[in-house]
Amino acid sequence: MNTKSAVLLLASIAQEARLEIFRLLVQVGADGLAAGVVGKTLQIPPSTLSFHLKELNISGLVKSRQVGRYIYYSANYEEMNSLLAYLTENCCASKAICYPDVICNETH
Amino acid sequence: MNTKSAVLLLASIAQEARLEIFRLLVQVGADGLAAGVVGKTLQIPPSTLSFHLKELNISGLVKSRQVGRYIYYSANYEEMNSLLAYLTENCCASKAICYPDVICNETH
DNA sequence: ACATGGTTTCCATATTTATGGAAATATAGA
DNA sequence: TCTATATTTCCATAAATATGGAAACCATGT
Repeated sequence: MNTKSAVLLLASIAQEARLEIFRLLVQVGADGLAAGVVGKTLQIPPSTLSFHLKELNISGLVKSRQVGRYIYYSANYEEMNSLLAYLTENCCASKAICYPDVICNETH
Repeated sequence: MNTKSAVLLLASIAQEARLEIFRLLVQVGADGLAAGVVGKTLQIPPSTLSFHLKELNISGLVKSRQVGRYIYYSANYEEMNSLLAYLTENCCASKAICYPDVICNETH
Protein backbone atom coordinates (compact mmCIF):
# COMPACT_ATOMS: atom_id res chain seq x y z
CA MET A 1 0.00 0.00 0.00
CA ASN A 2 1.20 3.51 -0.82
CA THR A 3 -0.25 7.00 -0.91
CA LYS A 4 -1.53 6.85 -4.47
CA SER A 5 -3.35 3.55 -4.15
CA ALA A 6 -4.77 4.48 -0.76
CA VAL A 7 -6.14 7.67 -2.31
CA LEU A 8 -7.84 5.65 -5.03
CA LEU A 9 -9.46 3.40 -2.46
CA LEU A 10 -10.53 6.30 -0.26
CA ALA A 11 -11.87 8.31 -3.19
CA SER A 12 -13.98 5.36 -4.23
CA ILE A 13 -15.92 5.53 -0.95
CA ALA A 14 -15.70 9.28 -0.37
CA GLN A 15 -19.01 9.76 -2.11
CA GLU A 16 -22.46 9.34 -0.65
CA ALA A 17 -23.92 6.85 -3.11
CA ARG A 18 -20.75 4.78 -3.21
CA LEU A 19 -20.30 4.67 0.54
CA GLU A 20 -23.86 3.43 0.89
CA ILE A 21 -23.27 0.80 -1.77
CA PHE A 22 -20.07 -0.32 -0.11
CA ARG A 23 -21.56 -0.53 3.36
CA LEU A 24 -24.52 -2.45 2.03
CA LEU A 25 -22.15 -4.94 0.43
CA VAL A 26 -20.02 -5.18 3.57
CA GLN A 27 -23.09 -6.04 5.58
CA VAL A 28 -24.47 -8.49 3.09
CA GLY A 29 -21.30 -10.56 3.21
CA ALA A 30 -19.16 -12.50 0.79
CA ASP A 31 -21.91 -13.46 -1.68
CA GLY A 32 -22.76 -9.89 -2.50
CA LEU A 33 -25.77 -8.66 -4.43
CA ALA A 34 -26.86 -8.31 -8.04
CA ALA A 35 -26.49 -4.77 -9.38
CA GLY A 36 -30.23 -4.42 -9.80
CA VAL A 37 -30.88 -5.32 -6.16
CA VAL A 38 -28.38 -2.71 -5.04
CA GLY A 39 -30.08 -0.13 -7.26
CA LYS A 40 -33.54 -0.98 -6.02
CA THR A 41 -32.42 -1.04 -2.38
CA LEU A 42 -30.70 2.32 -2.53
CA GLN A 43 -32.95 3.96 -5.13
CA ILE A 44 -30.23 4.72 -7.64
CA PRO A 45 -31.04 4.90 -11.37
CA PRO A 46 -29.27 2.33 -13.59
CA SER A 47 -26.70 4.48 -15.33
CA THR A 48 -25.72 6.28 -12.16
CA LEU A 49 -25.46 2.99 -10.31
CA SER A 50 -23.35 1.50 -13.03
CA PHE A 51 -21.02 4.47 -12.92
CA HIS A 52 -20.50 4.10 -9.17
CA LEU A 53 -20.14 0.33 -9.23
CA LYS A 54 -17.49 0.75 -11.87
CA GLU A 55 -15.60 3.20 -9.69
CA LEU A 56 -15.72 0.81 -6.74
CA ASN A 57 -14.65 -2.03 -8.97
CA ILE A 58 -11.72 -0.14 -10.47
CA SER A 59 -10.45 0.85 -7.04
CA GLY A 60 -10.62 -2.79 -6.03
CA LEU A 61 -12.82 -2.31 -3.01
CA VAL A 62 -15.62 -4.22 -4.72
CA LYS A 63 -15.42 -7.40 -6.75
CA SER A 64 -17.84 -8.52 -9.44
CA ARG A 65 -18.82 -11.83 -10.93
CA GLN A 66 -21.32 -12.80 -13.54
CA VAL A 67 -24.08 -15.22 -12.58
CA GLY A 68 -26.36 -15.87 -15.51
CA ARG A 69 -27.55 -12.51 -16.65
CA TYR A 70 -26.99 -10.94 -13.26
CA ILE A 71 -23.76 -9.37 -12.16
CA TYR A 72 -23.04 -9.81 -8.48
CA TYR A 73 -21.03 -7.24 -6.64
CA SER A 74 -19.38 -7.94 -3.30
CA ALA A 75 -17.07 -6.19 -0.87
CA ASN A 76 -13.38 -6.97 -1.10
CA TYR A 77 -12.57 -7.33 2.58
CA GLU A 78 -8.87 -7.99 2.03
CA GLU A 79 -8.41 -4.73 0.17
CA MET A 80 -10.34 -2.82 2.80
CA ASN A 81 -8.19 -4.45 5.42
CA SER A 82 -5.00 -3.25 3.75
CA LEU A 83 -6.38 0.26 3.61
CA LEU A 84 -7.28 0.30 7.30
CA ALA A 85 -3.84 -1.00 8.19
CA TYR A 86 -2.21 1.70 6.10
CA LEU A 87 -4.24 4.46 7.73
CA THR A 88 -3.24 3.42 11.23
CA GLU A 89 0.35 2.59 10.37
CA ASN A 90 3.00 3.82 12.81
CA CYS A 91 0.49 5.55 15.00
CA CYS A 92 1.73 7.23 17.14
CA ALA A 93 5.00 8.62 18.41
CA SER A 94 3.88 9.54 21.88
CA LYS A 95 2.48 7.32 24.61
CA ALA A 96 -0.38 9.77 24.90
CA ILE A 97 -3.79 9.37 23.33
CA CYS A 98 -3.78 7.47 20.10
CA TYR A 99 -6.50 5.32 18.59
CA PRO A 100 -8.48 4.81 21.81
CA ASP A 101 -10.38 1.57 21.40
CA VAL A 102 -9.00 0.34 18.14
CA ILE A 103 -5.94 -1.14 16.62
CA CYS A 104 -2.78 0.57 17.58
CA ASN A 105 0.22 -1.54 16.62
CA GLU A 106 2.62 0.47 18.70
CA THR A 107 3.91 -0.70 22.05
CA HIS A 108 2.77 2.08 24.33
CA MET B 1 -21.60 8.67 12.52
CA ASN B 2 -23.72 8.68 9.37
CA THR B 3 -23.15 8.53 5.62
CA LYS B 4 -22.79 12.25 5.10
CA SER B 5 -20.28 12.85 7.86
CA ALA B 6 -18.29 9.76 6.94
CA VAL B 7 -18.08 11.05 3.36
CA LEU B 8 -16.71 14.36 4.61
CA LEU B 9 -14.06 12.58 6.65
CA LEU B 10 -13.14 10.26 3.79
CA ALA B 11 -13.05 13.04 1.23
CA SER B 12 -10.67 14.96 3.44
CA ILE B 13 -8.07 12.22 3.13
CA ALA B 14 -8.95 11.03 -0.38
CA GLN B 15 -6.37 13.35 -1.86
CA GLU B 16 -2.66 12.76 -2.15
CA ALA B 17 -1.34 15.84 -0.37
CA ARG B 18 -3.91 15.58 2.40
CA LEU B 19 -3.37 11.89 3.00
CA GLU B 20 0.35 12.54 3.35
CA ILE B 21 -0.30 15.37 5.75
CA PHE B 22 -2.65 13.25 7.79
CA ARG B 23 -0.32 10.28 7.98
CA LEU B 24 2.56 12.52 8.94
CA LEU B 25 0.47 13.92 11.79
CA VAL B 26 -0.69 10.46 12.86
CA GLN B 27 2.90 9.34 13.11
CA VAL B 28 4.11 12.45 14.87
CA GLY B 29 1.61 11.96 17.69
CA ALA B 30 -0.57 14.12 19.86
CA ASP B 31 1.59 17.25 19.84
CA GLY B 32 1.39 17.67 16.10
CA LEU B 33 3.48 19.99 13.96
CA ALA B 34 3.49 23.64 12.98
CA ALA B 35 2.03 24.28 9.53
CA GLY B 36 5.37 25.45 8.19
CA VAL B 37 7.10 22.26 9.26
CA VAL B 38 4.46 20.21 7.51
CA GLY B 39 4.92 22.28 4.38
CA LYS B 40 8.68 22.02 4.45
CA THR B 41 8.57 18.28 5.14
CA LEU B 42 6.16 17.51 2.34
CA GLN B 43 7.28 20.25 -0.06
CA ILE B 44 3.92 21.94 -0.38
CA PRO B 45 3.68 25.69 -1.14
CA PRO B 46 2.01 27.84 1.57
CA SER B 47 -1.34 28.60 -0.05
CA THR B 48 -1.83 25.04 -1.20
CA LEU B 49 -0.88 23.74 2.22
CA SER B 50 -3.25 26.12 3.91
CA PHE B 51 -6.06 25.01 1.63
CA HIS B 52 -5.51 21.37 2.52
CA LEU B 53 -5.03 21.96 6.23
CA LYS B 54 -8.29 23.83 6.23
CA GLU B 55 -10.05 20.92 4.56
CA LEU B 56 -8.67 18.50 7.13
CA ASN B 57 -9.62 20.85 9.92
CA ILE B 58 -13.16 21.35 8.67
CA SER B 59 -13.72 17.61 8.39
CA GLY B 60 -12.49 17.24 11.95
CA LEU B 61 -9.74 14.73 11.28
CA VAL B 62 -7.15 17.31 12.21
CA LYS B 63 -7.14 19.74 15.12
CA SER B 64 -5.29 23.03 15.32
CA ARG B 65 -4.02 25.21 18.11
CA GLN B 66 -2.09 28.43 18.13
CA VAL B 67 1.28 28.50 19.85
CA GLY B 68 2.85 31.90 19.62
CA ARG B 69 2.94 32.72 15.96
CA TYR B 70 2.90 29.11 14.94
CA ILE B 71 -0.23 27.08 14.36
CA TYR B 72 0.13 23.48 15.35
CA TYR B 73 -1.86 20.85 13.58
CA SER B 74 -2.42 17.38 14.99
CA ALA B 75 -4.37 14.26 14.13
CA ASN B 76 -7.73 13.77 15.79
CA TYR B 77 -7.50 10.11 16.71
CA GLU B 78 -10.99 9.94 18.22
CA GLU B 79 -12.59 11.11 15.00
CA MET B 80 -10.54 8.69 12.94
CA ASN B 81 -11.54 5.96 15.33
CA SER B 82 -15.23 6.68 14.79
CA LEU B 83 -14.73 6.57 11.06
CA LEU B 84 -12.97 3.20 11.16
CA ALA B 85 -15.71 1.80 13.37
CA TYR B 86 -18.36 3.04 10.96
CA LEU B 87 -16.65 1.47 7.96
CA THR B 88 -16.47 -1.95 9.56
CA GLU B 89 -19.90 -1.79 11.19
CA ASN B 90 -22.04 -4.89 10.89
CA CYS B 91 -19.51 -6.72 8.80
CA CYS B 92 -20.48 -9.32 7.68
CA ALA B 93 -23.57 -11.46 7.34
CA SER B 94 -21.84 -14.69 6.48
CA LYS B 95 -19.35 -16.67 8.50
CA ALA B 96 -17.14 -16.69 5.44
CA ILE B 97 -14.24 -14.38 4.81
CA CYS B 98 -14.64 -10.97 6.36
CA TYR B 99 -11.99 -8.61 7.63
CA PRO B 100 -9.22 -11.18 7.96
CA ASP B 101 -6.81 -9.90 10.56
CA VAL B 102 -8.64 -6.87 11.78
CA ILE B 103 -11.60 -5.81 13.78
CA CYS B 104 -14.70 -7.74 12.99
CA ASN B 105 -17.28 -7.10 15.70
CA GLU B 106 -19.45 -9.97 14.61
CA THR B 107 -19.51 -13.29 16.41
CA HIS B 108 -18.51 -15.68 13.68
C1' DA C 1 -34.74 -15.78 -34.34
C1' DC C 2 -37.19 -13.12 -31.17
C1' DA C 3 -38.54 -10.99 -26.89
C1' DT C 4 -37.46 -9.86 -22.16
C1' DG C 5 -34.98 -8.16 -18.51
C1' DG C 6 -30.45 -6.83 -16.52
C1' DT C 7 -26.54 -3.94 -17.05
C1' DT C 8 -23.48 -0.90 -19.27
C1' DT C 9 -21.94 2.82 -22.51
C1' DC C 10 -22.56 7.31 -24.58
C1' DC C 11 -23.21 11.96 -24.04
C1' DA C 12 -24.06 16.70 -22.56
C1' DT C 13 -24.29 19.31 -18.61
C1' DA C 14 -23.53 20.93 -14.00
C1' DT C 15 -20.79 20.97 -10.03
C1' DT C 16 -16.93 20.41 -7.21
C1' DT C 17 -12.10 20.43 -6.31
C1' DA C 18 -7.02 21.56 -6.75
C1' DT C 19 -3.28 24.75 -7.78
C1' DG C 20 -0.19 28.50 -6.52
C1' DG C 21 1.15 33.56 -6.98
C1' DA C 22 0.28 37.85 -4.84
C1' DA C 23 -1.61 40.39 -1.30
C1' DA C 24 -3.40 40.60 3.33
C1' DT C 25 -3.26 39.38 8.21
C1' DA C 26 -1.23 38.20 12.59
C1' DT C 27 2.29 37.46 16.13
C1' DA C 28 6.60 38.25 18.31
C1' DG C 29 10.93 40.58 19.09
C1' DA C 30 14.12 44.71 18.67
C1' DT D 1 6.93 51.44 15.64
C1' DC D 2 9.38 48.78 12.46
C1' DT D 3 10.81 44.32 10.81
C1' DA D 4 10.77 39.54 10.12
C1' DT D 5 8.48 35.34 9.89
C1' DA D 6 4.19 32.44 9.86
C1' DT D 7 -0.06 31.60 7.99
C1' DT D 8 -4.18 32.58 5.56
C1' DT D 9 -7.28 34.70 2.06
C1' DC D 10 -8.19 36.16 -2.62
C1' DC D 11 -8.47 35.03 -7.19
C1' DA D 12 -8.32 33.02 -11.80
C1' DT D 13 -7.67 28.91 -14.02
C1' DA D 14 -7.52 24.04 -14.91
C1' DA D 15 -8.99 19.51 -14.10
C1' DA D 16 -11.79 15.92 -12.22
C1' DT D 17 -16.26 14.13 -10.91
C1' DA D 18 -21.44 13.30 -10.69
C1' DT D 19 -25.92 12.96 -12.92
C1' DG D 20 -29.38 10.49 -15.56
C1' DG D 21 -31.89 9.81 -20.15
C1' DA D 22 -31.49 7.27 -24.30
C1' DA D 23 -29.45 3.86 -26.81
C1' DA D 24 -26.71 -0.21 -27.04
C1' DC D 25 -25.22 -4.63 -25.35
C1' DC D 26 -25.62 -9.24 -23.56
C1' DA D 27 -27.68 -13.53 -21.53
C1' DT D 28 -31.51 -16.39 -21.05
C1' DG D 29 -35.77 -18.65 -22.18
C1' DT D 30 -39.36 -19.49 -25.72
